[in-house]
Amino acid sequence: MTTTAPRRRASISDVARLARVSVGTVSNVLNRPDRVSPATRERVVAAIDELEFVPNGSARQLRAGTITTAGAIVLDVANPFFTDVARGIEDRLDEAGYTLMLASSDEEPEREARYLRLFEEHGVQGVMVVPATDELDHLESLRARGLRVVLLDRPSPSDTLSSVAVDDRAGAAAATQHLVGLGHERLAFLNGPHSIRQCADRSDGIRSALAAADMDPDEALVEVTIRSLNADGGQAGTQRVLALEDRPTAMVCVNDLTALGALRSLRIAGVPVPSGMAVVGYDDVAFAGELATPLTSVRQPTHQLGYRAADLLLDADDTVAHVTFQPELVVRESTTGVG
Amino acid sequence: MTTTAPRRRASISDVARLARVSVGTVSNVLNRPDRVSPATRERVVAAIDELEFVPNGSARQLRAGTITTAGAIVLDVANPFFTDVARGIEDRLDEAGYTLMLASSDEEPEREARYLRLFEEHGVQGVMVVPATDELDHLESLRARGLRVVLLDRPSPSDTLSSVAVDDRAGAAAATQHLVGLGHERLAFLNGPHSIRQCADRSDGIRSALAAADMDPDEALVEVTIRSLNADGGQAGTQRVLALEDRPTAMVCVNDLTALGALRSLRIAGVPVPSGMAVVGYDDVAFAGELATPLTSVRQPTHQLGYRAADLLLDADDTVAHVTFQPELVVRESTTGVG
DNA sequence: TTCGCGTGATGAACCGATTCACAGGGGACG
DNA sequence: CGTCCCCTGTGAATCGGTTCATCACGCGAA
Repeated sequence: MTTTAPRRRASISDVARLARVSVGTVSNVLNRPDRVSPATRERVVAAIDELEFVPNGSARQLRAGTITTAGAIVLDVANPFFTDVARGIEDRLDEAGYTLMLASSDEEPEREARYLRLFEEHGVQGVMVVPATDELDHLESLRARGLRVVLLDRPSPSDTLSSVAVDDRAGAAAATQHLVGLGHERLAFLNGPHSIRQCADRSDGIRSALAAADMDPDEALVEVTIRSLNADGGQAGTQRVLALEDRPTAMVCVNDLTALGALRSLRIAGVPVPSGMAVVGYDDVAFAGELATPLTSVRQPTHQLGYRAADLLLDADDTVAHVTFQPELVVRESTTGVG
Repeated sequence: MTTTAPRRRASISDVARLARVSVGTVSNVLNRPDRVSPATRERVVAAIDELEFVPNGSARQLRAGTITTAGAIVLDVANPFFTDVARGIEDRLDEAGYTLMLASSDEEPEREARYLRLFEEHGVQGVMVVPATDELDHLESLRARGLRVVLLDRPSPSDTLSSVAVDDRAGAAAATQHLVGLGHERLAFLNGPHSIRQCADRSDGIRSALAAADMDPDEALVEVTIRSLNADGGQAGTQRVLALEDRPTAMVCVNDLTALGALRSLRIAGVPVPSGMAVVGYDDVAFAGELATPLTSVRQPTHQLGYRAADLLLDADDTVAHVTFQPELVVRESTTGVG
C-alpha cells in the first residue's frame, strides 16, 4: 500500500505550469474548450489528469457568482414523510444538475436559523423549508436579500414566499365522506393538539364534511386529543373511545402510527375491524397495506410535494406561486373488509 | 408588504465603509472581537445589522482553507435504514458544529461519482459513503488527495479507508441460535442473491450457527432466493416454502418487509404463527412490534452506525479505523407467542 | 511589401474574505 | 521630557479561480 502523504491539492496554476500555458488557458479548457486549439487542449488535459486536478469550487463561486446548490430544512430526516419529500426535491434538482444540502431542524427554531445562516453563507440559490414556527419574518428577510424561499407543507400566508402544501382539510373530508357513505353515523377522531396546523385543519375538514352530509358535527363526532402522535398514543386514545357510552362505529386517526395503535387496542379488546369498528389512517405509510388488516388511509403526494417545491425554486422567472396538492383516499379492508 | 427589490448582497467592505473603519477591523470584529475596542466594535456591529451583512462563505473558505462541512452518500434517502444512519451522522456533526451534505446514489456509480466530485469541489472535510460498487479505487484516490473517507455499512477491505459496519453474520447467527434453542430443526431462509454482500454474509451466519449446533446446514436449511426484497417477494417465497414436502417449522427473512409478506402468506394459508411456523425478520423497522403478530427481528444499530462514522470522520488524528457493530435480536411473539 | 483580420494564447484585474507587518497614539516609567 | 511598549487600527498581500482587453502570429488580399 502506497498511500502518498496527503499532498496539497493542485491548483489551476500548477496545471498551467505543467502544461506550459497560462492559467487563463486552463480555465478556457475547463469552460470553453472550443476556444482552445486541440494541441494545447490535449496538453492541458494531460496535466489535469496527471495532477488529479479538481477545481476549487469556492474560488469559482467567488468570482463567477453562480452556484448550483439548494438547501432544504425539514423537521426530521428520519420521518418517512419528510424523506419522501426530500427524495422528490433531490430528483428535481438532479434533473437540473443541482445539488441538495439537507438538514433537520427538529422543530427547534434556533437549529433552523443556524442552518439557514449556513446555507446563506455558502451562497445557495434558495432554500426549501418546513418552518419550525409560525413566525416567518426571518424567511421574508432572506427573501428580501435575494434568496429564493419555498415553504414546504405549509400554505404561505404571504405573497412574497412561494409555498407547496397538501390540502389537509380535503384529506380529512374524504375520509369522512367515505365513512359516512358506508353508513357510519357516529365517528371518533384521534387527533393531536390544534396548535399543530395539520391537526387543526384535519379537524376542520371532518367537521365540514359532516355538515355537508347534513349531520351535526357536535353530535356525530367525538374528538379525542392524544398526547403523542404514535402507536402508544393511538392505543390509549382508542381505549377511551371504547369506553364511551354511545360508542362510535368508526375512527379516523391523525396518522398511520396512531392507527396502528388503534388496531392493536381493538384486537386486545376483541372488537372486529371493520364490522365492530372501522379505522382510517393518514399518510399511507409503506406498511399500511401490509398489516393483518390492511389499513384505509389518506395518501399524500409526498414525492410530488418535494418535486414541485424544487421546481418552484428553480423557476427561471422566480415567480411567487402557491401550490396545493389534493390528497387521495386509499380504501382497504380496515373500512370495507368482512372482519 | 414592502419587499425591496433584491439588492446586491452586502460585502465586508460595504460594512467597513459604513462604519468608517478598514475591512481588516470588520474581520477582526467577526473573528477576534477582543482585539477591537468596544466603541468601534459597536459601530461595526451596528453597520452589520443595518446592512444585514452575511459573510461570504466562499471567500472565507478560499482564504482560510477550512470548512466545516462533510458529505454523505447513501443508496437511497427514502429508505428508513439509511435515514436513520443519516440522522446519526447529522447528530454527531451537529455536536461539532459541522453541517451535512446528503445525497442518494441510487446504487448508480455515475451518480456516486458525480456527488463525490461535487463534494470535493466544495472542499468538504470528508465523505461518508455507502459504496455503490465493489470497486473502491476512486475512494482510495480521494483519500490520497487528502479527504477523509469513511465507508458505511461495508467493512473496509483496505487499511487506508476507515469503515463502520454491522456484523451481518452475527445477526443471522443470533436469529438461528434463537430458533434452534426453541427446538426448531428445519429452517427456511428467504434470501436475496448472494451478489449482495449482506445477503451472502447472512447466509454464512446461518450456516455456521447451524454447524455450531451440530446440525448439517445442507440438511437443516432450505435457502429460498427471492427476486425482490419486499413484501411481495416474501409472500411468493413463503408459498414456495409451504409447498416443500419436508416443510420447515421456522423461517428467517432477509428483511422485515419480506417477513411482512411471509406473515401475509401464512395468514392466507391458515398457518398459525408461531406454532405452525415461526418467523424472524431483519432490520427491526418501526412497525415490527406493531403488527398483529409482533415480529421477532434483528435490530441494527443504525443511528450509532452513522454517529460513529461521523465520529471517525471528525477524528483529530485522522486515524484509519474499522468499527463493527453487533446487531441485537429483538424477540417478540412471531417466534415465542402462543398463536 | 504592406495591410487587415482571425485565431489562439496571455496576463492582469477582480470576487470577498483573512492575516500580518506595520503605523500612530497614549500611558508608564525613568 | 524622552523611551519604550501596549493597544488599536490600517492596508496590502493572498487564496484560486473567471473574464476580458490585448497581443503575437500567420495568411491572404491588395
